[in-house]
Amino acid sequence: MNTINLNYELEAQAATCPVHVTLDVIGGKWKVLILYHLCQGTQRFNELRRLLPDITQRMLTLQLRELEQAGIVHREVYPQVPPKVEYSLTEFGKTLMPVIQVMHDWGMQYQCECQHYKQLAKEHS
Amino acid sequence: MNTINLNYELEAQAATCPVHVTLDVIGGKWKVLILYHLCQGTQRFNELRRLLPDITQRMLTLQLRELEQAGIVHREVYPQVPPKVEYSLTEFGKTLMPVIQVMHDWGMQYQCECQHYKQLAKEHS
DNA sequence: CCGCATCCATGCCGATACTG
DNA sequence: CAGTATCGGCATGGATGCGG
Repeated sequence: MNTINLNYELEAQAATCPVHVTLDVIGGKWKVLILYHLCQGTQRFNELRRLLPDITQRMLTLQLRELEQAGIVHREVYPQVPPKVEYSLTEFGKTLMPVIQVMHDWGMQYQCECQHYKQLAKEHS
Repeated sequence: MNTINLNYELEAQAATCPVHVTLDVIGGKWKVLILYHLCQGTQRFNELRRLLPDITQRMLTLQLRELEQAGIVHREVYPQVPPKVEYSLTEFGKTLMPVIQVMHDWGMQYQCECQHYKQLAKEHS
């Protein structure tokens, strides 16, 4: 996927589907949550760890790297001891804020419904 | 995760984080793409397969089940030969349409930037 | 034909320990 | 403090078979 593919028109349509483009950037398991916290401003590595209690150090590193490569996140290393690394949204990354905002708003509004259905699912299992 | 947890205030905060609630519902690898196509209207199982060339039959089944349990998708079985099953958004599921819409719009607008950064990443590897 | 279930391979993700 | 290394489990994917 996502490789140049001249032969398959159908797959090309899927590759350029706008939703697919967005998912490629924020589709990881943790990326939206990381971005949500970076929307509040610059954060250090361990601040993000504290904000995301369930993420492992390894995954946080990996997901931040991917966001960095996608041009969404800026990584600022301060050459000092103890080391200090700060993460922030790039200008391009800030264009994602409406997306995060909408997801935040929906979760806020429909939290109860979600829990209701989750409860039903549990009972049926 | 997502179990009732009276002891850990920090995790409770994470569990009720609105973004987290949304991700619980649409967080699968394929759910957003499925919902995007269901936004266009009712679809039969194999129509969805055609719209999502890269998904396996198995995964489509599983993800549709999860969306059904979450109250997002309605599954209508017609008892006839050949069999026919239609999937559509429930009223609750339709509340997600703005979320999908925003992701669609962002992908549309920033497709070029994304490909640019992807290209850079490829060269550096 | 259409939808679903089962078996199995693979690669992603998590837990833990270790390094500069 | 901010990573890296290694190993193991689980989600994902492919192939195949089943029932209507």
